[in-house]
Amino acid sequence: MNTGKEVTIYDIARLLNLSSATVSRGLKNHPSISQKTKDRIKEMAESLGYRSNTFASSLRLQKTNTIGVIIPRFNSSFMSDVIAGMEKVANNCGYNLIISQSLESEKKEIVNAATMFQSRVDGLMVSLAYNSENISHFEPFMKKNIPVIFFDRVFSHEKCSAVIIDNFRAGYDMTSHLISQGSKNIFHITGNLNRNVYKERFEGYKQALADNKILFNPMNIIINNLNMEDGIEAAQKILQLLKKPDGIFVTNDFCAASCMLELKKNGVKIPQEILIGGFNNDPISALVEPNLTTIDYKGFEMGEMTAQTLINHLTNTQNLSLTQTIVMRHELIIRQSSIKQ
Amino acid sequence: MNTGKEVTIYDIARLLNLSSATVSRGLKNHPSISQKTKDRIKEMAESLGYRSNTFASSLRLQKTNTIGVIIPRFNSSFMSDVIAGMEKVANNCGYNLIISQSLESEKKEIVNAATMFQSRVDGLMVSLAYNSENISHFEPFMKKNIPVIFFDRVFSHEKCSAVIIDNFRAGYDMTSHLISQGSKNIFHITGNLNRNVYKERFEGYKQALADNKILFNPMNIIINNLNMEDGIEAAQKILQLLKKPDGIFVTNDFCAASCMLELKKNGVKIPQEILIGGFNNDPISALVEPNLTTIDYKGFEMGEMTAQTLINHLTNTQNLSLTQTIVMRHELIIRQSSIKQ
DNA sequence: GTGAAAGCGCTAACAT
DNA sequence: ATGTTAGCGCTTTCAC
Repeated sequence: MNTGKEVTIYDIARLLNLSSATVSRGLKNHPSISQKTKDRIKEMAESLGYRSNTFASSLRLQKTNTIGVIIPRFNSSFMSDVIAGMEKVANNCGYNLIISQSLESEKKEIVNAATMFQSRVDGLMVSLAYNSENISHFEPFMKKNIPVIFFDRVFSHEKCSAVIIDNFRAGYDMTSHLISQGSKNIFHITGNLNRNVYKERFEGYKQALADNKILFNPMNIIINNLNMEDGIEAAQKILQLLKKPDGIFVTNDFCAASCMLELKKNGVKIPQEILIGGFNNDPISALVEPNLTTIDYKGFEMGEMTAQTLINHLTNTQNLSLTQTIVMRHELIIRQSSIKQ
Repeated sequence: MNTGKEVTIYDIARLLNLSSATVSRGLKNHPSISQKTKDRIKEMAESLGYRSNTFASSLRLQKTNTIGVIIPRFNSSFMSDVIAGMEKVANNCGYNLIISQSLESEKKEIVNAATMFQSRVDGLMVSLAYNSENISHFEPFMKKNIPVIFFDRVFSHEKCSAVIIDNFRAGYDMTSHLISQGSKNIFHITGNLNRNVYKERFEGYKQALADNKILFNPMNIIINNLNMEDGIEAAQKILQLLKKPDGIFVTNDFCAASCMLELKKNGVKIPQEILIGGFNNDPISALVEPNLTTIDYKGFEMGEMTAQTLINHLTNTQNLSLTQTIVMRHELIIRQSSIKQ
């Protein structure tokens, strides 16, 4: 291997007195090439440090073997797991991933989508930004029949599959649990209700209240961005109330943790006075005190499932089933923050 | 825009009675094309839903405008920031990023590097996996004069630039701080000493001890993977000691937090009995109790700096300066975990 | 079992 | 200011 020009199949062909066609076939294990020739070709390729030119190949084949991924942020162990699961499946199937983060901004998401489109990905996997109002930026893909699949933060669309958990059920589970531990006046701190995940957890929350004959109080809902600062702010709001809640269901562990901490700082005893539940089973939930009750779901498996579904769609041309919703399991993890003393 | 064939510059050329060359130039704002023609070309391109074929372009130009990034994991806010900084600079300069995570495994890092090489990235930015023993997997890049730049977890190499913080100084700062607060018997929990970051922080720790006439005790060093479980394990080790430390410097906030929690669970008062310092200023450091003293450094800026340095190298052909080490600022953030009561 | 040749879409050197 | 043309490296149809 030297610093100079790239080695091409022509170089290999010339050195072996073969045609480029034969070399191309040989490298791809084409059945009509004799084993002996294949061996010679591969050996020569190896010794010259040949690497296939994917651009030429993509150009020729009109196919990139690349899948795009757009996620809100690279900053949670959940997302790290999701991506790891996707990478595993993609690599097994001969696909590469192009990953970008929207930083929770619809504007950036639109730019990212355009870049992916421009990069001619064969398919796209998306978890939506916090404030994305619609998904018209994915229309170009759909128009060209480039499959788009959503996961976790999804958007219902007739042409898109989705991989999710049962957020309604998860919200219901958490709320029921808090009620079972004695909470009667439960606050719900959550995100933009346009996002399926928050909307459905909210519905689950309401249903659990109803099923336990607790009147839903709209004043008990706090909508914010679920950041750490938002948790602190929410706590301050709660501290100023005459009638404080006896339970809080926050749809994000980080926000739950910061909220809990701020309440504690101001003398509120957790869980004696207020029970708290979070969401996501982020490592932080096991590090704050008291340990945070939360909802766990498996990022790695969600990533695998999403990638596998997309790739199946890509390879099975017959499979034209447009919409398909896959629901993965979640689990309520009960820790000290929600156990009535 | 329709579902059918892709629009090419030939389509545009035909419809406008121009040559493909003119269209190509027009789309690239070549100076020798009249403004009027450019406008017509761009308008037509727009209305046809034209998208440039990057493969054809890369094939022709022998340049991909793509930069590879290999990081240990996508799971910290630090890494999320680093990538965001890189993306910002890269996009401004017309480059795309291909990002992959080694999951802290040298084996996966080697595979990732091979994929990047195969993808013909124009350059590579790397933060090494926990256990990477050498960097021979990046040799192919260097042989082809594809610049490789390391950041944070770096490897000294004559042909590679690096963007880091002064880890020696940071380790020194933290240790001195603990000493200034009264610690005399300080444990150091850290990672693989082959990694520059851990090695140098360790050296800084030792130097601070020396400067304060404290004898270095090799028994005070615990080497592990700096995971949450490792923090717990380290705490258990410490709990069994007859002579417990009065200070602990952990080179990772997560590990520090879990270690602290485990100590507290077993009745150790923090910071009254043991002072603790972490590293990275992860959000968790502000959520655990007591809040964790730590070292802050700016991921976003490190990402910007790394990308900018690489791109400068890529564009300024004259700039052959091979090795260049850029040191970014860090800051000691003092919180309750290390303040003597 | 192997080869010849065309073409994927773009760019740039060289014309005009 | 615009056009002609060759070629980047690969794949595949058609021929032998």
